[in-house]
Amino acid sequence: MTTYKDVLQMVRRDGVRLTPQRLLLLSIVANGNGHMGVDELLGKARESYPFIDVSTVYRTLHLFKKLGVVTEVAIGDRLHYELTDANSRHHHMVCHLCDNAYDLSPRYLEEFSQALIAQYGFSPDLDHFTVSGLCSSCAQLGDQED
Amino acid sequence: MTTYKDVLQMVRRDGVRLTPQRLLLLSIVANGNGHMGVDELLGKARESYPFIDVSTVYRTLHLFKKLGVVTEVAIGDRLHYELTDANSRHHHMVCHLCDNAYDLSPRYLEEFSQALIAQYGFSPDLDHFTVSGLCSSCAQLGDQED
DNA sequence: ATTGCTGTTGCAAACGTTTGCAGCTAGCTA
DNA sequence: TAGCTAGCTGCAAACGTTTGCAACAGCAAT
Repeated sequence: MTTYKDVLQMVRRDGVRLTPQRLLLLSIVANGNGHMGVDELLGKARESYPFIDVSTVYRTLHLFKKLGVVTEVAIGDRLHYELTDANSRHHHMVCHLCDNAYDLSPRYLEEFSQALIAQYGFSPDLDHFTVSGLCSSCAQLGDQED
Repeated sequence: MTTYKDVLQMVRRDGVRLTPQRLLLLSIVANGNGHMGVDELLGKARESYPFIDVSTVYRTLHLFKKLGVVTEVAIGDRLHYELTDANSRHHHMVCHLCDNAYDLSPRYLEEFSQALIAQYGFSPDLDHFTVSGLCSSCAQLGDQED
């Protein structure tokens, strides 16, 4: 079980300040289950503090991402955010038809990652790795239509 | 050698029309070397036809992408476009520091792709596959600074 | 060549996201 | 506790991208 208090120490670094807005957003991300979009985050934040601005939400999410507190997931053409959980690390597969996001075990990326480093000297940023494609449900629906 | 005339037959399908704007953009993508951003495309298009609108450029690129004529590459947080070349298929590695894009042979993705299909029934869309990370040049610069 | 249908264009407005700035405040220091 | 300073906020304006719409034009049929 991870509460947002566990990551406060991650935030307060290099003069980064713990403002009420940041604590609020952190608690929303931590207590919501799964990734959330910016509008969703903003809506929930305004339930507690109606004066918060969209720009604060964006800036806070970018900060949290840089600090490793949240992980960014591209869903369709919007970015979603979820609490980074070191105990259940995973990547994402997003279906470009239904926009559902499925967890992907890091296992399948290890070999790929090693090959890139060895062949190209390129270190892939797998913490924010998302692969888009067609999920099995949508593939089945497509088969029926043809 | 691929000229834009080779793909005209790909375009004229399902009532899709060959307008001067589309031919112009196609020639620019085909004659430019490597991927180009929207503003670059728009600028070059306006050299020949100053009245073309940004929205036409976006709509045309989306159409070309759907038809498979161009391939979309995410560079930084902007999308770039290049002519799809069946003879030298490749994916992209984009460095998040210098924003350079490097070609990646499809070879390294085959195994990964097979694993996703077998384990999750998820068919990755590798035609538009881009992995971000840190390139060797930027990694070396980083080492020197520490 | 003319007509008609339908896809496409340019414009303008809307959307989601980013940025500059002046005022505010977290958190250090005494 | 009070004061200072660097970092943060809300606002408003800007940016890049998308969308609705009326006028236009490709192209197939006549």
